[in-house]
Amino acid sequence: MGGAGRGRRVTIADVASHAQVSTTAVSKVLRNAYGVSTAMRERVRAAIDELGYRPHHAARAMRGRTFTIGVLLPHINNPFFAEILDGLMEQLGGTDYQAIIVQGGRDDTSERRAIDALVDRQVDGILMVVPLSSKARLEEVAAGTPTVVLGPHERSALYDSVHGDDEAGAELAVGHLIALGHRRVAHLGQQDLGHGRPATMLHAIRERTYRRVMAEHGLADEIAVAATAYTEEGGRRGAHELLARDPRPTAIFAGADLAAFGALAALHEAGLSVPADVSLAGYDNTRAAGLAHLALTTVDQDGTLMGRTAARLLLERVAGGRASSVRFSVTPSLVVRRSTGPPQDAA
Amino acid sequence: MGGAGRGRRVTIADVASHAQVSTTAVSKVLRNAYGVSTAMRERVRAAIDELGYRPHHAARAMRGRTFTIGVLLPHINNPFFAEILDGLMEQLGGTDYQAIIVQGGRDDTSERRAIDALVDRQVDGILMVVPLSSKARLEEVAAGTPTVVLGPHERSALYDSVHGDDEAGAELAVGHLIALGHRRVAHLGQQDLGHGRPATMLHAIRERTYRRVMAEHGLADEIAVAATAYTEEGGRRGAHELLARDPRPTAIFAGADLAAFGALAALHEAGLSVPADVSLAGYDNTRAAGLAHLALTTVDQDGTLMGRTAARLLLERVAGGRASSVRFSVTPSLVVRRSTGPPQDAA
DNA sequence: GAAAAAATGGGTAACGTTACCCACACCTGG
DNA sequence: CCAGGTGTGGGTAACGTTACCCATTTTTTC
Repeated sequence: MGGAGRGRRVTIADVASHAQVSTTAVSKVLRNAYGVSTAMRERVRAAIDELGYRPHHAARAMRGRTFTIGVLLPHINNPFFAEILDGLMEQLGGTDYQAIIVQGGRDDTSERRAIDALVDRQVDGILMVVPLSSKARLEEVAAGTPTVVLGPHERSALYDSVHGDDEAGAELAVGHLIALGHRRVAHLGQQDLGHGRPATMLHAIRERTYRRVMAEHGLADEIAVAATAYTEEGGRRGAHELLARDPRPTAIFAGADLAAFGALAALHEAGLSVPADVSLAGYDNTRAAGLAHLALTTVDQDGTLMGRTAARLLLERVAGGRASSVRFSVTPSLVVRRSTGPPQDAA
Repeated sequence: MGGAGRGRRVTIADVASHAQVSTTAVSKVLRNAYGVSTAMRERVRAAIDELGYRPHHAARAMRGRTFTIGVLLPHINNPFFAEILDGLMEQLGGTDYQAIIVQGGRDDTSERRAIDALVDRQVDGILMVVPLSSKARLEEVAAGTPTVVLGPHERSALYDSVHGDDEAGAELAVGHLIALGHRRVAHLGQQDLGHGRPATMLHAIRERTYRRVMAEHGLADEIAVAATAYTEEGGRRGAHELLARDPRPTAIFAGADLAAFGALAALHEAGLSVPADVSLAGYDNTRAAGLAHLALTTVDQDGTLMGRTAARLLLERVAGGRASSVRFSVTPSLVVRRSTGPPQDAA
């Protein structure tokens, strides 16, 4: 019951003398190490409670584990990241591990700083969510710290990957729009920001798949892409750009729900109604997309599952030092709501 | 340029021998301490770069500063928190401090665990965003670690407070609705979760002010409150509850934009249009509220400013050990958009 | 020109914990 | 009864850094 605040902190030595044992004994009890009798264990436990001892994190870190999982998020504004985190927290719930989050930011310089911060703090494992850094950089980190990467479609021998099947997801969305009769289907994408590996980034895959599916349906000439950002403002700007075309698209596939919400605003500003004038599909099936007044058709991928899986893989890596790396892919599904419909003039 | 990965890590001793100086000298250079000539400083700097030395965080923490600011967020799903964090990051940008975020969760047990995690990691300062814990608990933490609390309206001698003037904000919103001619104005609030100090929590103040303003306009009999949560789902559930009343309210004041979005869904589900059938006002002026298709009337409070200020106060506390505590209040303003209008039947 | 002050550099003992070893005492089996 | 195990406990040297002190040299002041 020791109060916080000033005063010298309670150390293992205090506990030891209070329990009439050695510091080694206390350390052993704390670590559940071999070589302690039940009697001693109880005596030490009692002393710990009585003195309100708490292990000194930094001192522990100097010798071994920190019981900390570091999570790198690009930015906390995206509600899909919240779902991922929910899954992670759920999985970490029963363990002694604590998650700490750092924000990577928009460029890879600031992301590097954030990752370094985690490495410097000797986290036992790192989960990188949609990182911008190059694969080489990620492997550099993974060589020193157990790492799981969520987002990019890469297989690396050094870290595990968790990602949605973005190719399948994008195909579902674009295919759905084309099946409805749309020909001028445009895409809201994300501009490349990092200097790393554009081809494996999820936004690149969604865009590439969009292009492929369009071409496969003989609509190569109708391809129109605005590459801004997966944010509300990015989607709004991009949609305005797309709507300025003549003839304007009759459907828009946004690479993320957040961008789709921005597109909704742009459509409203342009005096167009959804889906009568323009159909709109998103990606992620965020909570807001399901709300009745928006009713956004979108691609669902189980963010909680992704977070849970990432955490599980990370814990395995931390504990066992798994030999081979794992790649986990989540199959997406299409959720059709009221933001998509047949085109007005199927000219 | 030292690569990461295996191998013994580069220590201050390696740098020292490489630069032909003592470890003390290197330490002094690293800390910008007194007693180093320019020549020596440069020699050490060169050695540091050449060997790719990085300070060992844990070893530092054992002796002094960690250059870490801990941020406690209830959950990362609320976009307003993202704004606060933007302000904080901006203010921290130029400094050597790194922010790490932990999620507090919905109950004060899990919040306690999260706070303990920060304290155990010896962060130099803590920013608690809308904490659930009791004031006594906060002061216990603040006694040991410089602390700034964002949200609750409390003055404590031990920590600084930053908050919006929720009373003024709620008065603006409710007053606006009443001025439009509404009489049956309902409120979407948040249920008390912690066991601490309900009266000073911002949601309690918003609700209390709603009740007061209603009463002041002779509308005490029309008071209707649904206390759920400041989330989309909470707002949706609460709004359904309110709309089930007979006669139903003609206006709803939601304590947070997130809840207002949920209310929009509920209104849509009930076949009611906004603002023709029911007017709706929110709080926070999140980015989404400004989007054209939502056009939510809401109370604007500068979240970035709050984050910046909180960070500034915290840095002051960390550096100087300010004697007195500060309370900073941000004045809100009303942003009228298209979700509010006069009632149809001003019976 | 001597005394005092300032500037510069280094030695070393912590900080709290754990891993590795060693020292017993007690038990087993031949 | 002794050799070898096994169970139980403690001593102690790290881990990498910094704060405090002391020892020089250089500069300033009277």
